[in-house]
Order: sequence, then C-alpha cells, then structure tokens
Amino acid sequence: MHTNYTALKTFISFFVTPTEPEWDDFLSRVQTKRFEKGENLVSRGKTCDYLYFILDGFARHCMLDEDGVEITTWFNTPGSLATDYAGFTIGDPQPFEIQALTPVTAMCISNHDLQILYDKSKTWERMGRLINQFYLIQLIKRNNGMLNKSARERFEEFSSTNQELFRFAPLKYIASYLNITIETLSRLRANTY
Amino acid sequence: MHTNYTALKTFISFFVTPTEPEWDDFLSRVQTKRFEKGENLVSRGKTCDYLYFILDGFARHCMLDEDGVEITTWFNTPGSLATDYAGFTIGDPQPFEIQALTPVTAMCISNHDLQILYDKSKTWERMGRLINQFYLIQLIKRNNGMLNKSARERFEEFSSTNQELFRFAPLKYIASYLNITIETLSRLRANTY
DNA sequence: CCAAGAATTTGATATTTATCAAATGGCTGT
DNA sequence: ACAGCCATTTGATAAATATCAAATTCTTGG
Repeated sequence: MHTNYTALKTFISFFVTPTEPEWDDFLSRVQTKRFEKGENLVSRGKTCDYLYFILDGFARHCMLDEDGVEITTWFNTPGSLATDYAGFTIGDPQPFEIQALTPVTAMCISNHDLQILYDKSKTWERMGRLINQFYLIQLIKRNNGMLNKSARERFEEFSSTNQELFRFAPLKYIASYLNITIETLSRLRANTY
Repeated sequence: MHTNYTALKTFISFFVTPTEPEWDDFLSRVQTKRFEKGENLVSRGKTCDYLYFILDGFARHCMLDEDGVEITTWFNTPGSLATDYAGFTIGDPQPFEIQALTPVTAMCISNHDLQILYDKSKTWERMGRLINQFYLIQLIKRNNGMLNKSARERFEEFSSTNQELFRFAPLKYIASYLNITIETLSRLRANTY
C-alpha cells in the first residue's frame, strides 16, 4: 500500500506548480496522521509544530477568553488547513486548541521542515505567501460577515453555508462561534422568537 | 530635497533583510502620495492597484452590506498597510473603499511592480509571506476579540487600545466597526446604561 | 439494555441593545 | 458671523437576546 497524495497535491497546485524534484522533496516530509473523535490536533499550552491538511473529518479551534470560558473560533472541514496560526508562526505555546469533532485523517508537515522548504525554493515561499493570502481573505469575509448582522442573521448565514456542521458539532460550539447562547441558537433553529 | 524612506525601511526590515541592490530596486518603484481629508485611497468599484504604507494620518476601510448600508471594517493608523486585500490580490474591482479620515501621507507600490519584485527575488516573496502572516494574526485577534463579548466590552477594549481614533473618526464609523448603534456608543461613552 | 450524564429544548423573566423622536452642539462654506 | 447641515446626546419605548430553571431527549459506558 502507498499513501495517496492526490488531494494535497490538488490543493497545493491551486497556488503553485512545483517541479518534480520539488514535489518529491515536499512529499518526503509529509506524513499522514489519524485522530480519534475528541482527540487534539493541537493542545493548549503546547507549541504547535505541525501544519495540517484535513483530508477527512471535522475539527474546531477553541481558546479560553479572559474569564477562562472556552470559545470556538473556527471550524475545519475536509480540504482545509489547520494550525494554531499565531503559535505556529511565532513558535510560542498559545492558549489555543484544535479538537477533532469526528475521526480526522490529516496530512501534516512540521514547522521545521516547512522552514527548510521556504529557504530552499521560491516555489514554497510563494506557496506560503499565497496560502496566507487565501486565509486572510477568508478571515476578512468572516470578519465582515459578523458586522451589521443580528444573531438571527449570523445564524441564518451559517446554516446556509455550513449545514453539515450541525451534524458533527454540538450546539454549544456553534453558539460560541456565532457569539450567541445555546438557548438562543436552539430557538432560532426551532424558529421560535 | 529627497524622499525619506526611513519609516518604510524600518517596517520592511522587521520582516526581511534585503541587500543594497534589492533596496534600490524596491525603492525605485515606491512613490509618495498625499490625500486630503475625505479623499479616497481606494474607490468602490475600481480595481485597487496599489499597496499603501501609511506614513502619517488615519484612514478607514468600508464596504456596502447586502442592504446597501455602509459598514466600517477596519481602521488604518500611521505605520500600517492599507489595500483592498481581496481586490488587490485577486485584481477585481471590489465593493470596498478606503477613505482618509485626516490628511494622509502614504508610500505606495503598484500591484504590477510588486508582482515583478515577487518574481525577481525570494526576499520579496518572503516579505509578502511574512506580511500576510502578520496581518492574518492581527485579524485572528480582532475576530476572536469580537467573540464572547458584549457591546460594552467591545467598546471598552476598543477605547483602551484606540483612544486616538475618537479624535479623528466620527462616532458612526466607530459604532459600525464595533457593530453597535451610534446612540449606544454615545451612551457607553457617557457611561449611561 | 440500562443508568448516568450530557445535550437540547422550552418556559418565564431580566437585561442589553436597538429604534424612533427630538433637542443640543459643532463645523463649514459663504 | 451666520445659516444650514451634520454629529452627538438624551429620552422613551420596543425588540432582541441572555439568564436562570426545569423538563425532555440523546449518547455512551458498563
């Protein structure tokens, strides 16, 4: 048996077109990991050493706010990247955590190897730039999508684009992501109010 | 008289350390622009062709929501970068606008020149990656700062870190940025409620 | 399959924030 | 300096959402 890199290669090819030797170098540093439901891809207080590409499954990012309350800040769906962005890039342990909501299969590369690739070739440097840019745009959209919107509108927008997450994530995580209470989310869903 | 590149060079040196010829190449593509209060650095419906580095003054980013209501999505302070991120990188005209809140002096480089620099040298490619990353982290923080926070808390956090903006931006822009009404912002400031 | 715990729903009520209306204050161009 | 136009404040009220409490449903380990 051999590892299937198709999905990862497709994702990367969206940004850059590496040469064959570059691909070989890159893929030799990639490993596949599996996480059971409830396991952590990244744990609070530890340095996040890997950048993950989610092949299959769902995960959520969470952190503690000032009052020690856990808030969900992001969801990962298949085909997306997962890392503790601030921690990964700065290299410090962060108050962040990434948890598998379902069994998750992910490919990953270590921060160490990624830095080596960045140094080796402009292709990877460019990939890094474009992926950062890609996420920047996503985040700007999420950001702007929270503005000028009521709880109901945020809920409706979320439901229409992330229907599948209702099957995998408990309401409390979605409620936290939308900045509303569990009860309100339950009522919005039931269309009371 | 000659242009003073000190602030820009300091900013860039935070990310990369270009060689002298690289600096010369870069700076030869940079121009200084001045905008009067109320002028647009980027106009709605036009492609944003420049990346700006704000030397002096304040600006705001805004866009129209689905109902045609203008919302403020970001503020620029001296020493920060300004561009219509999505529009600049994708190259399409966007429903975005950047307005000078005060007279603004900015250095800028065209998208065209920036792409040339990216192609020419890994230094600039890396600068692009790191700047994107820098903004990504900022945005993640803003994002998370909106979660699990009441209007009052968002206001208090904003006031404590952006006091100077109250001098330059009308309340309506700040209210929009914080996703509260002008009246509520006025009351929070007066400490009614 | 059952029991225990967790997740979700529902109800009653309180709090926060928005909305509408009007008064006051500040700024700008002539 | 003045008129006219915004910006800001203040008040009264309504609407949205949170909070607290309890009932119900779902899930999971044994």
